[in-house]
Amino acid sequence: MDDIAKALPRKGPASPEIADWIRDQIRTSRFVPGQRLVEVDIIRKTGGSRFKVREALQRLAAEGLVEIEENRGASVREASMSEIRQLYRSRAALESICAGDFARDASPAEKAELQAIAEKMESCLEDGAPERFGSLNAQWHAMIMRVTGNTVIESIVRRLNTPVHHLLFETFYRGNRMQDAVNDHRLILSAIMEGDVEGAERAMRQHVENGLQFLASLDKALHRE
Amino acid sequence: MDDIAKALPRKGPASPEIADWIRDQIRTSRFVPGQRLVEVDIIRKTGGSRFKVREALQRLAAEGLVEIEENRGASVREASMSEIRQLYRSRAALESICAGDFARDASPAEKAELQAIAEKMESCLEDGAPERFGSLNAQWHAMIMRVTGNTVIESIVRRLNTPVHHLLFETFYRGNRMQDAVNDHRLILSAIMEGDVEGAERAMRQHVENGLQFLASLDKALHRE
DNA sequence: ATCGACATAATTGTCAACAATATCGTTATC
DNA sequence: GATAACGATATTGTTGACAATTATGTCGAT
Repeated sequence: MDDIAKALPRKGPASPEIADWIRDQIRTSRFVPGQRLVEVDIIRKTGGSRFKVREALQRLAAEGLVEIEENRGASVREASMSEIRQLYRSRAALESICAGDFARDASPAEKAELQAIAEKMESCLEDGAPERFGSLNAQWHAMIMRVTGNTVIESIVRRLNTPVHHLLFETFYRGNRMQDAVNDHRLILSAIMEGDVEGAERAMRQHVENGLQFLASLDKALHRE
Repeated sequence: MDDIAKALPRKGPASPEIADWIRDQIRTSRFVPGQRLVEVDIIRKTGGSRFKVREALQRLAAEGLVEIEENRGASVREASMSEIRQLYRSRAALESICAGDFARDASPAEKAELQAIAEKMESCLEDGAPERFGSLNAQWHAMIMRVTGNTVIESIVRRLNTPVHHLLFETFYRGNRMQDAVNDHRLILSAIMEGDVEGAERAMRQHVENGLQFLASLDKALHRE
């Protein structure tokens, strides 16, 4: 008679969760580029064991989000502008493929859902909710890739984004980036609705390149301030 | 007087070297997809400690080359045909960008060097040396990306290739894949020599897509045999 | 006050032992 | 003979301690 109900062992977080936690700290700029990630600190704050923390750091290093130096430990890696430029070129190429696929292969219902997300984003413009906007934006881009079965490309793009995630987050707080993005999305959507494959590709490519432009100008502003 | 010359501590291999070793085993089909990677075996064959082996496996898991299941350990991951197709589409997009860059920005000396590698590959045709051909092929593709500073793209492409590396290796032993590749390379090179950016992009895209076609037919042949 | 040598503390690297889990073979039961 | 319960073995998960290395603070000489 096992009414004990397994007496849940209450283990600490597993290494993927710790990795997620660190990623999130970086994304929200609580860990900034160059900062050293001391193992004991992370243990204290997550409750994970040292072994798991090291596993998590190892994974993040493989992702390129942190850097591990011999006997000096892990630190948040700083992405250079040249690197960011390459990341965006890659994103432009990969996401435009998926946008074309979506225009060709997505069902009317799926296209409608994509539009629904876009409309939610537009409603963020008025009450200015950058973090909600950012989350919806991620959803929007992910849907285009996932619906057409491009899960591998989706995971590549997610990885490409991580090193600039905290900057992306930042851009939505600045200038009229949100408005610009909404306009771009409208263009992409209309091409998708018409089933215009090449148009969708072109519009998506332009959208990503616009994002790079904004990031570049933001970078300049931050460094000269 | 320390003529002891440091009495070299003779440590075992570090985790990156162990990871390289495992990658190589997979590439040469000594470890095949689905096979379980038992930690003790790897320890025995590499001389590394268990800790380092686990570190290496963790890295390879982050790369997507192996899969780690809770309490069941690591095994070589099998790439589905759908996944391979996406990998090749991505490669086609990314490498064609670099080919265009190369046609535009590479110096005459660099272009000549690229041609020199291509000629070495052609000499492999006669004495049929697939493994040498494969190594030169990797060099050739890497040079196009590296010379124009697209190091990030280069690393992405390298990662994309790892899960199909053992198949690539295989293709050079089969049919007239080597001859086909040489022909493709000729087309790419002539566009590059003329500084024809779009032509180089197109030719590279075609080359990668040809590679996918060959792989797909190989896959069919292997599964039906 | 500045600099360097030294001692001390903080941090990471490594290992070996132990615990938890899964795998496989054996036996008992129907 | 098939199946289920059981036990033995193999394999992975986790922990803690200790070694090696790097960072920090202290003191004395100039």
